Amino acid sequence: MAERLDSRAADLLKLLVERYVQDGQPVGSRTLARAGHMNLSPATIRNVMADLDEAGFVRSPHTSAGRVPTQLGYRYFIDSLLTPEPLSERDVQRIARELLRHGGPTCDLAEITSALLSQLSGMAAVVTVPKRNRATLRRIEFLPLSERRVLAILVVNHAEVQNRVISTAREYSAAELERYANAINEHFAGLDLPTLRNRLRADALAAQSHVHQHLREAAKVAAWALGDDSEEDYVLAGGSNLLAYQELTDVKRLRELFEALDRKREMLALFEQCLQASGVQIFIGEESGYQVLDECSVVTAPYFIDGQVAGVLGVIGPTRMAYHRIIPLVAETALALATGLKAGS
Amino acid sequence: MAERLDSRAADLLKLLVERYVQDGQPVGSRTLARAGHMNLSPATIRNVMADLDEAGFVRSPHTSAGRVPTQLGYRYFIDSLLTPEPLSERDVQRIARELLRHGGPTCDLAEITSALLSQLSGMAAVVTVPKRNRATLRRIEFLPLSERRVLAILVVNHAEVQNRVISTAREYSAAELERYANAINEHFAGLDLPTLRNRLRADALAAQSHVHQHLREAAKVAAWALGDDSEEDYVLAGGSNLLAYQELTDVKRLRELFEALDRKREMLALFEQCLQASGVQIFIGEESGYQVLDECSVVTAPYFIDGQVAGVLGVIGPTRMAYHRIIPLVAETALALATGLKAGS
DNA sequence: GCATGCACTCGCCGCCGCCGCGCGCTTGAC
DNA sequence: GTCAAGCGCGCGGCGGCGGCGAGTGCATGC
Repeated sequence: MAERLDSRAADLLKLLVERYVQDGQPVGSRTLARAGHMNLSPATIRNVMADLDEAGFVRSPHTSAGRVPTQLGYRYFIDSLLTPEPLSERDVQRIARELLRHGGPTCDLAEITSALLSQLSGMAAVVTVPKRNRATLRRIEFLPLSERRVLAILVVNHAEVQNRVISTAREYSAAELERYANAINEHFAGLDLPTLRNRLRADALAAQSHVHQHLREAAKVAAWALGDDSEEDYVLAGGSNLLAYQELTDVKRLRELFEALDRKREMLALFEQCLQASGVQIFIGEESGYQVLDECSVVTAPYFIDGQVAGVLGVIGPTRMAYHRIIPLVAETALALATGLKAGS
Repeated sequence: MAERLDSRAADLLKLLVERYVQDGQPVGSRTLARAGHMNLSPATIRNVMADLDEAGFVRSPHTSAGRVPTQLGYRYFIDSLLTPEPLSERDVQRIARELLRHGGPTCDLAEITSALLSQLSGMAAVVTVPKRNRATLRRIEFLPLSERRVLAILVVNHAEVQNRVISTAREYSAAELERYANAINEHFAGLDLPTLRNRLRADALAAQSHVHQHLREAAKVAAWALGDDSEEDYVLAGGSNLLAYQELTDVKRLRELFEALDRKREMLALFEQCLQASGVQIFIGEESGYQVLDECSVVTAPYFIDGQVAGVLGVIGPTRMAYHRIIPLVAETALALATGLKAGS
């Protein structure tokens, strides 16, 4: 199937995909003959199309309709034929501006990014928020609530605040909690959460002497606060954009898609695959392995903090999307987000 | 128009609405004759229907189709005829359980509530998150970021954490910021934000003497941190549920609806009206005043914290919804949310 | 006041024939 | 061998037609 196309067939396939992406209607030989500057007659083009059809790159929806790219056709187009269209200066600047303006917590930034991405792409956009496991502690704070409940506030990474209510085994006073927080801040600030957890466990065992009593207690409280919740999450924006595409008109399927996006679990598995990729990755239709994404493509790119992969962003749209615009858009946004995160520190 | 219906007409209207809500198809005189236990012939019922038609409570989509309730019909039904169906014990317990399990911050609780509400109703659900203006400060904390940027962490109400990055006029050291935070925590904890803002302003003017210098500085920083951002917000869940109703099949209109829900601004204006209401409030179709909600109804109820109205929750669905189930559901959830918020303290 | 019977009006659905597009095939030129 | 021209054909889309069933309005009778 990884068949190599001769240059004329490739040119025509490229033309066909571009045309189909633009109009959304099966492309006939006449149209290609006129659109291409290669001075071929429709008849000749029909011959080429027959070859492409046989090879699985295009198909006609029915006898005597034009041709439409198949999944394989899109794949070949993207891998070998696509000429990306650089983002307009306006868009580049807009991305930079929006992402730099807010130095806020990562969660907000993810929302802003996905909103921006969905606007610029005209499709649905997704930004995963980084796993907590990859975060480094900057500061911790405890506040007593009612009896055996304590509010823990964590500042991680640069300016990201997380908080959670923990249930403790016994009651702690405000002063006591403050002491523990201070102890942790003093000893452990700058560590990333997993190693922090390990260190706390180790220290709690070692610190048997009486003077270190409070360190042991601190470790106990912190253990609750830092408890492993490595569940990743993502932010979706512009889902309503998908309603505008006539190829996604089947309300039933659309509903399934939205529900899958709401459930998040399965989708996260897909995005996690993209963490490995070094750059833009594209799933065309069923390539993603998810039924609900049948007629959709997903274009993703990982983004980085301090050279470390932090999360994934991407857009979801109909298979017939303007890849030549979308791919640079996603790539650029991933880049800008990384610098936005850095600037927010 | 506030015409009083005689008891037979009322009974028939009630029957018709119930039937139509159930099946979604125009209800004919035969159906009503068989469904009602009043032993009337279809012809008699036709006469009554003609009256109801004339009075504007029902209409036929076309000659020789059954009748369908109008907006006015729904209104009369809800105001005077409806027999609410108490929630099942299971549902009541489920609501209580889900809302009490999480003692987390309000923002999370709003998400949980809306998810729950959308699940139980099978429609879209909305929960506004309380205005910051109504919050009382529990604790404040400052962390220096890069040069003239400071991360402010506010704990308000019971266990709710807010944070924002502020840009300051000059650079502050960590120690300095800590002093200010302490000063504020000491003097002003327990105040609600608006009065806190006023007090800070007054004190800053009064404290001219040198000893109070740091209080003045503290006020300055805090002013940035507490800056008025009274923009209310809400959480939407279960939007995809709306795709399941055949009366909301027009993709174009659906898109407009989703976009309006995304924009939030207009919708918030609607919800703010509901803050005044003492209990469940219902907007049928155009009653809301919003084009996009043409074929939808909105059922809302305010919820309270410590006896003070805090926000609004509600569901959005097709005009043809099972009001007798939805109204108690919304009422109950509002109640449960209030106690959930209290328990989370 | 209510029931019976009848004519009438629509919307829904399947049927049919027309139209036009775009293909495959054949043939012929270079 | 490569390509263009011409021809017949197959098929989806569209609009008009007619039968059907549901449910109404009206006249009439108890």
